[in-house]
Amino acid sequence: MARVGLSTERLVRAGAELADEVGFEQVTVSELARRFGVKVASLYSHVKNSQDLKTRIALFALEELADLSADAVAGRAGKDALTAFANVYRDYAHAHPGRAAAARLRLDPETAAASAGVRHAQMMRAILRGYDLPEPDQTDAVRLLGSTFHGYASLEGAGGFSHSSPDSEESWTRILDALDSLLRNWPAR
Amino acid sequence: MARVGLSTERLVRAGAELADEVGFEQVTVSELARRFGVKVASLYSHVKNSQDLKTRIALFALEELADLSADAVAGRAGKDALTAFANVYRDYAHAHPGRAAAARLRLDPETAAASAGVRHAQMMRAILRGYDLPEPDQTDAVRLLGSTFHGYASLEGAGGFSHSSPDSEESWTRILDALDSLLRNWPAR
DNA sequence: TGCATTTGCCTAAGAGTTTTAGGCAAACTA
DNA sequence: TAGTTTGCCTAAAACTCTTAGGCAAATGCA
Repeated sequence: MARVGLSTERLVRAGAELADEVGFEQVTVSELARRFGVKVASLYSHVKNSQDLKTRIALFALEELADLSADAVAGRAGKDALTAFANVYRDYAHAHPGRAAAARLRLDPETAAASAGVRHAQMMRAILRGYDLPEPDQTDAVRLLGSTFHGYASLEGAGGFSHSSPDSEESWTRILDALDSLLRNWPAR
Repeated sequence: MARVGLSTERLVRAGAELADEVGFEQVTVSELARRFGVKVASLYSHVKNSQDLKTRIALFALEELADLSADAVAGRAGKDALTAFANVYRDYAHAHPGRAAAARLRLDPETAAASAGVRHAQMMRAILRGYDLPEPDQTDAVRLLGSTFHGYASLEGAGGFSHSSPDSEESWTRILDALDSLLRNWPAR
């Protein structure tokens, strides 16, 4: 029988592409097998089960996103760094809606702790150094930024901001302005 | 054959409870039938299909949430109104994680336009009247608030903020302080 | 009250996804 | 070149979703 050359790696990559095409929810072991022209059972040598596949796609997306962010942020500081970071996030969600949804998958604590999610948090902390926040406030700010970027991408992906003015692009820019302003004038406890 | 007294209403309610117990993703026509001690096919007289069921649960949650918010906001203004509104959202996500997830379901545009989601937006606009923002900025602010609340509840539900200090409760309060401050000092275009 | 209609839940059945177990041949390895 | 590993296969069971058609309980009407 002709060997197709499956591997966990290739399955995850193809799964990510599939997610972008049909939505992360619709990613299925069967569909993936179909795309490789292979029987479903064959995938189970490379992936534990359906949940495992999805988790791997999520981890892949988080990694990819962290790499892009790190590149974008390098050599920048302050608002420049903030917008670069935020735009990577949003651009990624536009270019790869399925992977972005995957990156929002609920991971169990250990998996999450070992994921590139921690790099994201570290980068945000690095960006916040340009704003000079005292320690406990820094964590609050990281959470605010994470929530906002995450939430915006999610709502925008769900079509929440289409069909009304101002267009989403402009709101996004304005929101980044507002967040920058907020970080520069963070209220005292 | 004993009639159980199914109805779309009861199915949706039970579906919402099921979602809170096992997660919105795990809500299934089969499981719901099992809970009613009824054959699966019987549900199809009351609900078009699985997607229809989920959409109805989402609409139900949005409605419930809008009712709670309206109550909470009534008679309040400014920061008072803002925190009341935001807390309803977060408390709801804690008490009913499945319904909260349902409320984040992607709806098609017409369904969304007819949903209680528009009441949410209107309430946010009403709250913003206390902050005196010029018109285009108001929309930006609504989107910022929506994204942040949405994102925070989502990340918190995914366990993103557990196991690190300050605890999530405190960050939430501080974030509301910060957003209030931001709205009072909204940067000019 | 008796009859017709509607309605609620049923059985049957087909299609799709997930997962496990065991087999055969191709590809490495010595 | 023989032995081992590995990759993909077939088979089969369990589950979910969905449609079609049937019977009996509930309801409405004379």
